[in-house]
Amino acid sequence: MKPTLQAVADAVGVSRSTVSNAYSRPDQLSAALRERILGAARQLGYPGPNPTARSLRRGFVGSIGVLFTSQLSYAFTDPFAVRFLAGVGEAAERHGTSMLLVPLSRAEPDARRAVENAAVDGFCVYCVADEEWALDVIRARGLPFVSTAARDDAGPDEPFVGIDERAAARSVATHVAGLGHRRVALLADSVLTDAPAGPLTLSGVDRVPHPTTHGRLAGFADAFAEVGVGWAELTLLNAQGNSRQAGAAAVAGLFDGPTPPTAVLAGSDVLALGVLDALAERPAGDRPPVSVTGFDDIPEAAAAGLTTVRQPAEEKGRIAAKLLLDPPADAAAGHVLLPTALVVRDSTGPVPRS
Amino acid sequence: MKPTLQAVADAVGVSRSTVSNAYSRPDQLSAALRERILGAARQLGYPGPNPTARSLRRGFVGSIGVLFTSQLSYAFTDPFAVRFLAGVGEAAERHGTSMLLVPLSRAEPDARRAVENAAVDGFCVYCVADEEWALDVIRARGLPFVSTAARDDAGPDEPFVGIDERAAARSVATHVAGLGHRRVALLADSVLTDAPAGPLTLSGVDRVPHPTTHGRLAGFADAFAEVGVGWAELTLLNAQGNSRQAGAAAVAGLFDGPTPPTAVLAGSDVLALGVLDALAERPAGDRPPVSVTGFDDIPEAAAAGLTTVRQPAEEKGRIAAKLLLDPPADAAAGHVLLPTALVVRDSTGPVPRS
DNA sequence: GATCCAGTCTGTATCGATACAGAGACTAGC
DNA sequence: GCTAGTCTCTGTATCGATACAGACTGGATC
Repeated sequence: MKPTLQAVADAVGVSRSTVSNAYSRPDQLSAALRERILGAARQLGYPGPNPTARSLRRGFVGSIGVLFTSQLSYAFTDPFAVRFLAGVGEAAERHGTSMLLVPLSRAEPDARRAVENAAVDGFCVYCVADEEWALDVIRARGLPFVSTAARDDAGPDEPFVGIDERAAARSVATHVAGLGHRRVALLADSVLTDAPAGPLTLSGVDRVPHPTTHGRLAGFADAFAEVGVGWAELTLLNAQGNSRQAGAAAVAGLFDGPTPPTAVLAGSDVLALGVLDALAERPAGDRPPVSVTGFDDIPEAAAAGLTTVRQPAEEKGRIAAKLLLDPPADAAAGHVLLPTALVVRDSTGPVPRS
Repeated sequence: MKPTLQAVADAVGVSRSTVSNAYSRPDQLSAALRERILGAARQLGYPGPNPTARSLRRGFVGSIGVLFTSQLSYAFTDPFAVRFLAGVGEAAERHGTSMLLVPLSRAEPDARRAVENAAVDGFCVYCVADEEWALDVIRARGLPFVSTAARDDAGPDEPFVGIDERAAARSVATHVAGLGHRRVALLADSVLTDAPAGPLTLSGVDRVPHPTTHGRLAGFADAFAEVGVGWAELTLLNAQGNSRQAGAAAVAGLFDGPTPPTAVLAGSDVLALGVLDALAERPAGDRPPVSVTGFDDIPEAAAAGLTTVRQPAEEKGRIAAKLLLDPPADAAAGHVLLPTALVVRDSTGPVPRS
């Protein structure tokens, strides 16, 4: 069938090793013989060393995996994720490495197999929630990884690139609190696993399992605690998924009660845009002046005039990949905290006096 | 170091084969023994069969490659490409397959190696221009592939999913011609390899090497030929890359001559949006009423009111992946032509009377 | 009691390459 | 003329698994 390296060796009358060298270590044989070998290979239609066999023998693959919590298709729907991927891709490309996108479907056994079977040299773990098992699999495989979501049990020497979620969230919440808002709703994706969309009661923010969500909600709460608004007085809203639709669905009916919130702080821009969508759908006369904030500063946020927190998306990906591809000798250098910035736009304003 | 399958076998006191079966063919051994083996494996920290070794022996990898003409990072910059990828990802995910994004950097030797070394079972070839060598490598490797750009030498039995570029382009151009436009510029990415940005003279549309670009430009030309405007009377503009910036740069100075075009037909939405950007940047008094059209109908096109041709992006990716993952028995079914639709919005209007 | 069979498990060959030690040939140097 | 040192090339062991044919066991069948 397909010719192997052996076939080429036989055709030229040299050993397998020499043909291998012709491809992988040109300095190990004379230029003339090398030409003769490559010529014969071309003639036989030999496509070069089989990547799988080569990987097995060499011990590395030449590609890195990117792990997503949610479906693969989701990765391309969230603009922040896309920009992160672009960053990873850029660094990988510069390094001559491919990237394998590993879907983590809902069914754990399947997802587990996907991580176990991924032919990669390491993983960029984008936003793994309580899927601690995935990290266990990666560790068991002995593969390096870089995570982008702070986790409670993450050692300081575990490669990480991300932001101080709590402080960043606090900054935008402080802005909102400073505008006078006291009746406030916090909106996030998957506050609890499998919770329904809409209001949710939780004894404390520490009950939130997902570390990123926890950090952001805690930051929001910090700022309001400072102006005397306790956790129990805040309305907590759950969204089922990270999308505009989910954001809109989560605030359904929220503004129809007697004392509706005057501000909604969302854990991501897409959710916040969903809230704006929901507001825009109401008849013009019945549109409460709600302040809305997001998180990430995706391109659409600027167009929508959304107040948000900017975090460097491409750079996050770029650095994550770089940490993976050539790890710094100094372990501390493997822990990168990126800067964030509060971006104030039109979607927030002083609390109405009524 | 890392335990191998052999180590587990030794620990339990069974043969390698049996351990292998415990993972891959549970029906081949008793449930009790299987539990014992998996238990021992857990205890030893054995992460399951090595994916590379397994791939080598089994003869397939469990992932498909996606090939881009341009940089990997570009793939994430073009919304159409992102949606295509989302479609591929969705189908791959459903099939339990990962997707490998293969960068095709500028330097051909590197790019070639990337294709040769990609550990995949097949390729989705997205938009390969004159990089015929890539297809040669894929064929030499004996891997199946699906292409999305019509190529001249494509046999009818070569798996393909795409649109009738020429007819689709013609439809939008007919619309513009119907509005009375006769002084028209055609704008496309990489009309010729390495051409500078801006006006370009070409003896005929058949000189355009990139098949997609050729198809679209030819379609544009068809429509104008029908109303008596020949190829030589059309202004041809080259863009260096497929981005808003490239689109804006390509029309620099275009509207400052004595008889500027009244319409610009672009080969993609991003280029068209770039043209709109360039127009918006001019002082309000000096803004010629130019009709602009795009191609693809990306989400941003709707927001910008851009007249364009819609082609189903996700579906293109989904079908491409499906053709690759379970090829139809009937070769003719491997040639899919997707529908397109002219979408008229505000960016086109009747030619000004002045 | 011989035959057959299903259910389990083992052994050997194999997938397609690379690493590494070492064998010959050939030039240099003294 | 003999020892070193370079260049080339070869041979064998190995990477870590799976496929497949066959061996063994214990019961059902006639």
